[in-house]
Amino acid sequence: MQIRDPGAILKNAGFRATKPRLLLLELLEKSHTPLSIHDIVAKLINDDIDRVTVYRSIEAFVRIGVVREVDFQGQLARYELPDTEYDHHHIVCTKCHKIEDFIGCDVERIEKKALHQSRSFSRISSHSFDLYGLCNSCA
Amino acid sequence: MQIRDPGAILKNAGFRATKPRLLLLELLEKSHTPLSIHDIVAKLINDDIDRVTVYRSIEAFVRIGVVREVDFQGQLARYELPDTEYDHHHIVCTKCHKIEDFIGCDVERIEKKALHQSRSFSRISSHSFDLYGLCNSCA
DNA sequence: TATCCATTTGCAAATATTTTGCATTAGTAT
DNA sequence: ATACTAATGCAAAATATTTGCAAATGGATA
Repeated sequence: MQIRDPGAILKNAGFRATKPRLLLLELLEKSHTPLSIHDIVAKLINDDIDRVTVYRSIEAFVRIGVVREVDFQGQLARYELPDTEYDHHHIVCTKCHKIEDFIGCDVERIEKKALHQSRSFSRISSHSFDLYGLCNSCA
Repeated sequence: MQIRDPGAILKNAGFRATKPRLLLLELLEKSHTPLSIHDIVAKLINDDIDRVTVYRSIEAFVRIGVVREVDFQGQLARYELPDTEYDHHHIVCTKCHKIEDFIGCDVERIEKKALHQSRSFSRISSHSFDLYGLCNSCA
């Protein structure tokens, strides 16, 4: 897995390398699962980063694609850094909310099928795919 | 497309056939796209159905699977009746939020792949799959 | 049909989440 | 070092969701 440098990400995206944004990207970089705003605020509160700053930074990051938003059923939105190599997705436990990754969702194939059926779309820019079930501990 | 009878749905699920719940299911039955709580409340306000009733009914319906929750990026949750025949999913315009359906997401195949990779899950109970892009009008 | 009981509802209020306005701070280019 | 603008923090507003509780009502039973 490639390590992404928060400073470089910000610079490339045309953002300033501020302390809040650097810390936010470092947090996402280190996390093994996508984090909710709540999670992020809880971590960054120690560094005196304001909740509003988190909202605004995430919004900006998602808008230009530096961060990916993930929406699980019945939960608040979560955020993670986009894949550099393999396009990964998530299996989520409907009871304990444990999250595990998997790769290989066969998008190209399905995009093609979908576009073939579509009257209003000619190009797909992104996708989401999530699996739900009880994890072995909860089952 | 099979027509589903709200009264029967409620009875089968062990719920009472109350006016608010019948109207809510009729609304979803007639809608061509998944509806947000906001959408639903806006419609049912004419029948003096309270916002809280909508929240509670939807919660109960989703919990037992009578209604399916759909979560698009950057939007509030939406709700629709589950498929009776083909498992359909959505293509969403990232600009105007237009929603179109497509079928054929090849779940079985991908579930198999995912479970093979998984250490913590042995069975998948549901999935979500959404495509995003600019619709022809917005592009 | 009348009665009973548990579910469901509506209203009020609490809580949680997200957005906005604005003055101040602080990157970064020159 | 200076200047310019993006970005931040704080307060407050706006939205969205949940909770408590008394009253209403569906539907089973007598």
